[in-house]
Amino acid sequence: MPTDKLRTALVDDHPIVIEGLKMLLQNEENVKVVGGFGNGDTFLAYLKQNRVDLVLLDITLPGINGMDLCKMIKNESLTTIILVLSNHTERSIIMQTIQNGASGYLLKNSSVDELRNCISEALKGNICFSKEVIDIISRPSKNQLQGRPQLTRREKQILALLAEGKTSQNIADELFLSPLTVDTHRKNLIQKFEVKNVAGLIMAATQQQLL
Amino acid sequence: MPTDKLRTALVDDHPIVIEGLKMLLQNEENVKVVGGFGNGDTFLAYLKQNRVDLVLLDITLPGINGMDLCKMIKNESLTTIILVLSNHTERSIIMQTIQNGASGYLLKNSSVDELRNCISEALKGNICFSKEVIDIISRPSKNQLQGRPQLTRREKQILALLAEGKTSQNIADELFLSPLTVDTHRKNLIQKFEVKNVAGLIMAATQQQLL
DNA sequence: TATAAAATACCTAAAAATCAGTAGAAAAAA
DNA sequence: TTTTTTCTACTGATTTTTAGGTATTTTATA
Repeated sequence: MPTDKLRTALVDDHPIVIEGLKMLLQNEENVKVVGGFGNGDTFLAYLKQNRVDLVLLDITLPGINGMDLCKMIKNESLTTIILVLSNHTERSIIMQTIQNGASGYLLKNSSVDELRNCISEALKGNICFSKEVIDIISRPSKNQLQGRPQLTRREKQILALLAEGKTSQNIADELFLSPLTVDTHRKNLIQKFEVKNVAGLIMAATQQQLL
Repeated sequence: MPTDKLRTALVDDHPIVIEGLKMLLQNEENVKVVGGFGNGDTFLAYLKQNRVDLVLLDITLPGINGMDLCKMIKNESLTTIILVLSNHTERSIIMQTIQNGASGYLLKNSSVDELRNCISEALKGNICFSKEVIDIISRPSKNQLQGRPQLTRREKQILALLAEGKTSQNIADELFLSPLTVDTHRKNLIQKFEVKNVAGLIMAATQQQLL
């Protein structure tokens, strides 16, 4: 644990949010706000020249978005801890920020306590979410709710091969089937997923995590 | 917080693991192991008849796999807290267990301390990972590492429409372009992603989270 | 063992996609 | 203001997919 205060940066395109966070963090004894930035580029430029221990990040930003920014920050400075503070409630966004290196995700209406708690958890190397975010993550997604088609073994197999970009002929050769049979399975898949072609099929299947 | 001990179930197809966990948890004052199960079906049957507060789950199971089992458990008993204890180190698997309702994911070589800590975090409603798992989550995935193609604005736009299952003609109509132009973009996309057709394209693009 | 579900295979014809190029205009970057 | 990139559009030939179906054989399941 560093004896110094945490050199903390705020990245948000709303000056009011920046000011508000500054006020809130003022009282934290182990935090020192070293800057507020309205977009990713100016922050990255700062990061190249200065040490930053902690950054509170918004997702919606002019130019580079917060998700991509996470990756770039980690690329520049692996030790900088990222907490995302956003209003986005889509699970995919939350997941991706974490995959891109963030140590936590809070909604902007989180309490100061939650923020404080997440900072301390993140410092310990943990990943931390605010309560509402945990609800979002745990709640089944729309894609999963909408009845997913029941696939047979063969269909799953052929679906996987289609996803690899193989033609009916390729697949037929591989599975020792007639290409016409493969066509039939392909047709049934397209029907089951209620899509128009293989492109839509692959898309629907990945969304339902069948690939 | 319940004054009773946590009614805890273990689901793993290795009897040795079950026994080991029983031994470890024996000393925990707030935990009472109510059963060990070798597969998902027998556990679900038990869950229908008995209250279970906590379940430690393996991913690799005969029959229903652990990821799907998470959903079924939550479906049956929303209050049952699920911790996954597995050897799988693929990020997609970790992510999906969480999306399916698990409150934490630990590798089997985790320390008892970590397990104890995760249990208490999970009880508080938090999501908790063991150290190695956090590393896996934060580490950029293979898919993301391998040079992702640089797409132009038009290409991204057409890629998205292709993913919806639209034909070149559809897209051309929508964007007021010649279908031949759309064909060119499509061709360039296929080249950039080094795939053979649109199916492979959609697959590659989703893997690199471009869709 | 009936019965249902899955897997196999075929037909015809139209629609769409892919390959392998070229090339001018517009926009963005140096 | 060059230079480069992106966007646009085309030719022509070939391959593949898609949309209607039908129909027999296996394999599970009741």
